[in-house]
Amino acid sequence: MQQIGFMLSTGKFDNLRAFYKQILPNMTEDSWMIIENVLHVRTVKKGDFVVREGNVCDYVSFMNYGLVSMYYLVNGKERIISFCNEHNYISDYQSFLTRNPALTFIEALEDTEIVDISYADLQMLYQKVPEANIIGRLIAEQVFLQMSEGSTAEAKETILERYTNLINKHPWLLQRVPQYMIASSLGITPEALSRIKSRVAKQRRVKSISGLT
Amino acid sequence: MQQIGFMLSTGKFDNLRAFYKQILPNMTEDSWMIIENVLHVRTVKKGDFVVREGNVCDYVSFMNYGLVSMYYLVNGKERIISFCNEHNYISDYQSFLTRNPALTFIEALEDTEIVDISYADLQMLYQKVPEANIIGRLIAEQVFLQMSEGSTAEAKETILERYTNLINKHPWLLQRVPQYMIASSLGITPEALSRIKSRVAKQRRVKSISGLT
DNA sequence: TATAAATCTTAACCCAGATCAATGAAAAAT
DNA sequence: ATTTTTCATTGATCTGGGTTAAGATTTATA
Repeated sequence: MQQIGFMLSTGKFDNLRAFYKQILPNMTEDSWMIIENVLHVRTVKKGDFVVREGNVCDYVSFMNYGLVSMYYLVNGKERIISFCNEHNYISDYQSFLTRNPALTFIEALEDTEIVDISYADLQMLYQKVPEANIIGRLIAEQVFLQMSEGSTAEAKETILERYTNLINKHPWLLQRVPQYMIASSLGITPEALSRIKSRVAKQRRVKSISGLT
Repeated sequence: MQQIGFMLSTGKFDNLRAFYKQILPNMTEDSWMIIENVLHVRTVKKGDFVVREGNVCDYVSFMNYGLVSMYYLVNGKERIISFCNEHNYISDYQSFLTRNPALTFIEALEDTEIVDISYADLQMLYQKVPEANIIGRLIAEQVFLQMSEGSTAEAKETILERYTNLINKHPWLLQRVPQYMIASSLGITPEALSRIKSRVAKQRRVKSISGLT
């Protein structure tokens, strides 16, 4: 029976703990224990869902490993909002905060392991662990900044710029995600992305022939 | 001289205080006094700026009265992100949090009065006033939800739907903001919005002639 | 009230990306 | 190794909104 205790401390929470220690270097061991007690590990097989449209998203989840996409379904078609890989938070935070049904799907693109904290437990932590409010604030700020960067890019950059920036910033996307999903995350069809890329390739060829490179 | 003290308590902070009391019914008078000491009132004339692109946004501001628009400048043209009127928070929160230069302008569309709290003072409050972390968290959450609603609408609704929803939700916009700004906030030109509206009007006429209404 | 300035509407033309369809290439499954 | 399935590319055509430009209407100001 004690073995369960040992199993729980085999490191499933290590990533998250490191994350918190970085934010709050002087969080007490007591506080951490209270937090650890409400954490739950969940594994999600490739193709399964972390969140489904229509259900209230009851968790904020820390990605231990794996990869997920978050998307809307618009006229039966996926419109990807973002990808999320290991060591980041994932949640339909809008649904989580408002307690309204999620408008998104969060789907595992690879076998994925996450650490859940439920809405109720988080509210409890806000009451019992003073540091939790700081963590909650920082999560909200971080989630805001992520979304904010997305809209800034959408407003100020051309699709080509957004594509190259995306790839430069997250080179692993090319290895782990098919191009049609990247297109979707840019808000265009795979055909359009293909054409944009070939246009660039053509221009480069012309330039180098005319000796401009 | 004491009169200044009296002048400061003529109610410039009443709106904000009510706002906080609503969030934290049992905040102590002491905590409030510490907060009140770092608040500063600022008036902004119509046409002047609360935030300019290129400057770090150093304040989160509560709108006492007035109306502002927040926008990007893209190829010399305004792309409005949002409007904000009395009794809401306004800030380039991205710049505020990251301490990077703002990418936006926040411009007063009417004579406006705001209550500023500076970044440094807010960090101080996070240290000294426990409740401040809750307020900070709730502000971050609220700002996130606002932006989040915006992107959801952009992804899931047609422009016409977004227009009618916008007007239904904020009817005062029609009175206080020219249509070309509303168009900009929908991401289209004034010409396009005009066309869309006349298309709808025409369809309605056809329907009522053929007796469908 | 008259005049100027700002705003809204309408029309003609253009273009980036959508849609539909066909072909190839690559990966997975058998 | 061979057959499927999935994914990427390319072409043809369509379309919503952009652009430009001209009036019309409203609002502001003398």
